[in-house]
Amino acid sequence: MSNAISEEMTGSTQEIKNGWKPEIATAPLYMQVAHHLEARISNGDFAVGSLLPTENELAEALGVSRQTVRQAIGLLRNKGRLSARKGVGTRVEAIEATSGSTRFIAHSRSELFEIAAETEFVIGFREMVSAQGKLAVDLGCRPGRKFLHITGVRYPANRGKAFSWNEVYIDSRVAAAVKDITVARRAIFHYIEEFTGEKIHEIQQDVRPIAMDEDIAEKVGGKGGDLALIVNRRYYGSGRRLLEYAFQILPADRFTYTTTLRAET
Amino acid sequence: MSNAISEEMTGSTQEIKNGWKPEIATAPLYMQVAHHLEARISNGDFAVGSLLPTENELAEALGVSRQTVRQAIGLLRNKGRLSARKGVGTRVEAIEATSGSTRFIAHSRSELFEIAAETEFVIGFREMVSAQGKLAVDLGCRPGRKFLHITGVRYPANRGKAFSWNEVYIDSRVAAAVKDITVARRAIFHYIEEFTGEKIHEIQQDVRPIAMDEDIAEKVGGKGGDLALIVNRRYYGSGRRLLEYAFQILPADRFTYTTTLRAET
DNA sequence: TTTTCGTATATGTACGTACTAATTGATTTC
DNA sequence: GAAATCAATTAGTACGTACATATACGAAAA
Repeated sequence: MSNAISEEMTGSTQEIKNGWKPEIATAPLYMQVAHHLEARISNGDFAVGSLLPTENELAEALGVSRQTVRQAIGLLRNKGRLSARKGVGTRVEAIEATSGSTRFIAHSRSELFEIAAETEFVIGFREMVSAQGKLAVDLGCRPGRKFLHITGVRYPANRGKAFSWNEVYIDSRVAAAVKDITVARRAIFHYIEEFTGEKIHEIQQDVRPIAMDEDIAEKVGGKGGDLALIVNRRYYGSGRRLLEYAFQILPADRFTYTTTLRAET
Repeated sequence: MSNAISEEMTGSTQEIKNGWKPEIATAPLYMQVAHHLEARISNGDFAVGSLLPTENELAEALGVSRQTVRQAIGLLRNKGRLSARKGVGTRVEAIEATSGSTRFIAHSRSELFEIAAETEFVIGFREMVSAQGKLAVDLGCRPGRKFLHITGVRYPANRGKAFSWNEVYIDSRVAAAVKDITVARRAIFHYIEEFTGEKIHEIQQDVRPIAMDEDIAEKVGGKGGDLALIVNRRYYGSGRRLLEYAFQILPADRFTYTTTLRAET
């Protein structure tokens, strides 16, 4: 079973293994390994459909324990990039099998990053609002609290057909994080994390179908009454403090939500 | 930090800990622990909103390693029943926070079991069909293959308002698994697993919004044109062999799909 | 009174070992 | 030639250890 890693390893030194230096980053080791593996899948080192080197081989090649490799593989399995079978090995899976549908729901925080990175949020409107009535209920806060309200359209990175209509409410205490942004190329909560240094610990998502009204339909290139999915997201910082609330309306004809469940045993 | 476990433990023997016998079942230990913890949450031993005993306490009380407890907790965290914070502890979360919405999408195979167990699938119609045209494409098989086609309505276990309209296609080779079933109280794929002994390794789900037609709307107590979600599921056995294909139509007014994403770090 | 600092506590990370069980493929046997 | 058997391989389970890091709480200092 000759593979890229072992071939590269043949002449490699101890300090740098497969061009990967574990000591530079601050993220947990297993996450670094996951990113490393993912990068090598993306650049073709590990072909889609093929088997990864065994866990023991990877552990030795990368200079980490098998446990750490397993944790990394676990992350990528959750994302659907890898699948494992006892007695066989770990297979590289295709990212998106179904045709014509775009991935829009994340299964992990990091996936939310990736989706945002592939799209651009063009901000069209912003104002400070005071949460009252339904909004206060949606935000789960007491009435009167101030939020920065931003609306706009999210486009694919190549600026094709509109991706979604977005509305975002940001806690006024952290709203400065996006004050100069007119086109967001990363997730909004990423700007907030960068600005405050505080990490978003938890994101709650819910999805419901709706029929688009004329206004929104026009902005995303549909017509009134067309089917769509509305995705609500609540972003919580430490101590379950709500920092951001956002919803997104996605035309139904362009999106399918796909998951794969695997046997736990 | 006095808790149910340690109180019960005080007078317990080594053989039986908290009324739990690890040796009876065949499932992995961490899964047994997860089920045990979940049961104790359900029956109120661990109150919603409170902190679980620490991992070390649980490990000692149950007579397993901390690693095993962590794996079990990990399962329940994925399901949203538990949330953990470094330096604080593991908190029991409410199952369903949002009002009026029912859980209908699984995040794991075991969750699919549970949802099925809480509902009854009343089979109204069944016939053998030969996959042609669109159906062959949906099933991803060559035309002419035989499937058992079953349709019916799924009700809550208490026989309240209809839950969903269901259509199921079962590979003719395993169709005998459900030949005597008129009301399914478990997941269909569970019958197949029991019959064949073969385990379903992977389930692919996708969700799209649709507008219900008159026929189906009537069966689930809505009216034509009402919004709904359609959930497609493909069930694969070993070697990615498609054993079952099913879709389910859920009236939008009664269902929301909710997930929580947590920081990986 | 408020702030700062240290300490205890809990989960998170990372390593190690050993064994279990599913799968594959070669070998043997009928 | 087909079926059964065995051995090698690989992911899965389970245990152990040690240390890192975020959090909460109380004591000391400003």
